[in-house]
Amino acid sequence: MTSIAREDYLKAMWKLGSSNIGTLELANHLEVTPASTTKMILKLSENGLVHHKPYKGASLTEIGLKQALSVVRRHRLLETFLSKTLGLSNENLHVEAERLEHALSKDLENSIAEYLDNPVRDPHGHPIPGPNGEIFTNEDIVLFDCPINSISKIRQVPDEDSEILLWLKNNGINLGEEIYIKSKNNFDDSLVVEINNSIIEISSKISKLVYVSIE
Amino acid sequence: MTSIAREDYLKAMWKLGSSNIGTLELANHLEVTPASTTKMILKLSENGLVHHKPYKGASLTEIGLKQALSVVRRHRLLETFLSKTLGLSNENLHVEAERLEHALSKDLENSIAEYLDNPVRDPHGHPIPGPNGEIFTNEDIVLFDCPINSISKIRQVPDEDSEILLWLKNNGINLGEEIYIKSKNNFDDSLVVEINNSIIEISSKISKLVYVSIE
DNA sequence: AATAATAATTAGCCGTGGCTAAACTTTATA
DNA sequence: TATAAAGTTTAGCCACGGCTAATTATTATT
Repeated sequence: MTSIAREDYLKAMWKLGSSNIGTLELANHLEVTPASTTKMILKLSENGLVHHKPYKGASLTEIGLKQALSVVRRHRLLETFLSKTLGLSNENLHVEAERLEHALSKDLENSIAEYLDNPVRDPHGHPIPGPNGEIFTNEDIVLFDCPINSISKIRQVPDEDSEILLWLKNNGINLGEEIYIKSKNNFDDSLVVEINNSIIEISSKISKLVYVSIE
Repeated sequence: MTSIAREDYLKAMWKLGSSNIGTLELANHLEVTPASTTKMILKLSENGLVHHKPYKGASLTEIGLKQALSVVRRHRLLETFLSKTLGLSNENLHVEAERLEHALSKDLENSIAEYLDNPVRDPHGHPIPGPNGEIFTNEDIVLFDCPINSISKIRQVPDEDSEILLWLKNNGINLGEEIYIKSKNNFDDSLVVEINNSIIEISSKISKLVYVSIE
């Protein structure tokens, strides 16, 4: 009754977050056709994992949410584990965890969590849900929304796109680093920031993916 | 074209070893019906992974063998990795590796191998095939075949049955241990041995699963 | 308000990998 | 050697999770 495909749908829905997820949106995210998506939504709905109003949208039920968070937990624990043991670089973690997350038993999940001292953040700074789906509400805000002239600390970087991660790394934008927002270019909403004693520009696309906290 | 099921069939065939594997034998090993097995054998045969003479039996081709050994390599590397990092006990390793082996990418396999310094044996003493399927020919012999009055060292214990593993552990039959064969009971072929300063009996079932080397 | 565009669903197909029941080979036994 | 038993294969079914093409709902636009 659980399967890789189902877990992928639940996780994707969690990522899309909204309470009215469109079929097309979900289909694009999973790189399948809308027809396949409708079919799966109906099945998940029958199983009580999602709410579905035809032609209106879908959302996770309590149970669906819990299962989605369980997948996210496995994913992020695996990233943390592989990073710590093998020293895999951030750009490669996601892809590996993506494959392994579906094959991780509850026992092994527990062993790994214990081995890592029950971490609350993964190597990209993302919160790791607890064993029962508890996830801390995030104080972090998106870099894009930071006021001019503020100093903040990098808290989360995206995990899926290895090219973006490489660019961030090459520009010294790493977790824990302090970043000073000098100005925003109105023509394209890019930011001019100072980090690590150098001044760089960050596109709005990127600045919406990086989370920071202001002390 | 590769899938979990296919990998399971190839691995099972490798384990059964013989060059004339019966459909029933394979089916029992995989806990599926003979009909399903025939079907899969036909498909694998079409893909050049197994030889098949109808009503006579099946065996792995060169390519099939290589793929089977690749699965075995992943399995045994994972067991070694989980044992080293998480300290999982021998009885639990097999089941976890069994699930993960199909989700291990070539890259991650390489990382793990490197991290472990390219080990040649897993925690049960089983040889780990190399990246291209090279596997050392085993000098170890089955405990059952050891001459009376010989002293040998435990080299391999089975990995699938956690109850057997627990029994072995409880009786001090661990890798590297010296074992002295005192006598064999003719009525049931069990062995009377001395190990760890205590004298125990080992059933033929078990003594055929434990491998030793004689110095 | 009618129509065009977009989104969502349904219908029907396909391959995979299971299953049962029936048919067919091979091997063992009387 | 004829027959029974055991092993193997075939036929036909099913659920899963994809797909395309056609249909139906909703939303935007004229």
